[in-house]
Amino acid sequence: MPEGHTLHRIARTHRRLFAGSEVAVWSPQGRFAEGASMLDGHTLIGVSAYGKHLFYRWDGAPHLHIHLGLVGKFPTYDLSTHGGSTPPATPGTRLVLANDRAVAHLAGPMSCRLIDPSEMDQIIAALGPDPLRTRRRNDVPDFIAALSRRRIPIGAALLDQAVLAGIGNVYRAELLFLAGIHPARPAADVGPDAAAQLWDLAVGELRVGVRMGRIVTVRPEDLGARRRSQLGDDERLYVYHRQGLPCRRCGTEIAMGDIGARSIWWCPRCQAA
DNA sequence: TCTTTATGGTGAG
DNA sequence: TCACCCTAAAGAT
Repeated sequence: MPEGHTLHRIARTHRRLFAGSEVAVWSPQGRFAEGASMLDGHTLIGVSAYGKHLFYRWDGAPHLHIHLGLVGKFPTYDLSTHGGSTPPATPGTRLVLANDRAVAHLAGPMSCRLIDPSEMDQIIAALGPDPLRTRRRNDVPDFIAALSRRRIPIGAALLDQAVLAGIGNVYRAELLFLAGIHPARPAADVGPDAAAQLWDLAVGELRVGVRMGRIVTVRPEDLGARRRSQLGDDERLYVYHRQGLPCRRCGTEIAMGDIGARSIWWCPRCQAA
């Protein structure tokens, strides 16, 4: 599940349900027992997401840094909409957050550790602009400049969190389709106008992802629908995992290849080389 | 009851 | 470039 939209959605949910309250924290699996005991019972001050990173700030305790990696999950149960009961934590649950309003189960994170503020600053400083954060004046120029400096394929550059924070393998393929750019094209050749367009697409698509809780890039009119919410689970994406299937716009068979050590998909006609 | 797969990232060679 | 880490669900047997 985790590209930038997932993390920003978790941050938003946890701010609403946990911030400002004393939170019970423990580690059913035991691998974060020591850290959990340092947070248990403290008041959560705030939660923020930068790219794919989550930071929890507490009153009188170190920051909690979480990165879900590829397989991490953080299902959260609002007691008011779950009849007051929640599913039990699985044996692999690394961390539980709980108060009288909600329970959250963290499983499979790549990172779950306590850090000090300077470490948080370092992590954020290493990231490129995040399309989901409040726009800073230099975000677009920074992104354009970062692309212009790289000779690697644009498909690889978009996965680099120092170029654009929060993009993963689904969004990179879908954004390049929407922009009509072949993924193997050198990043530096894309040019400032197309780069600015990629940024705008990233902002728009990631916001939709946060709102809907899943990645939906297909324009409903391409499938004769009125709203994105009407699209089925197999109708959400243009190219990701669609090798050999007809392009939703032109009917050409979607191609697949390897770029930046990950699989990527594209339409050979809509994204001509 | 296996094996495979996944929207990510690190560290060794 | 490759092995490896993390977990759970889906698919194969």
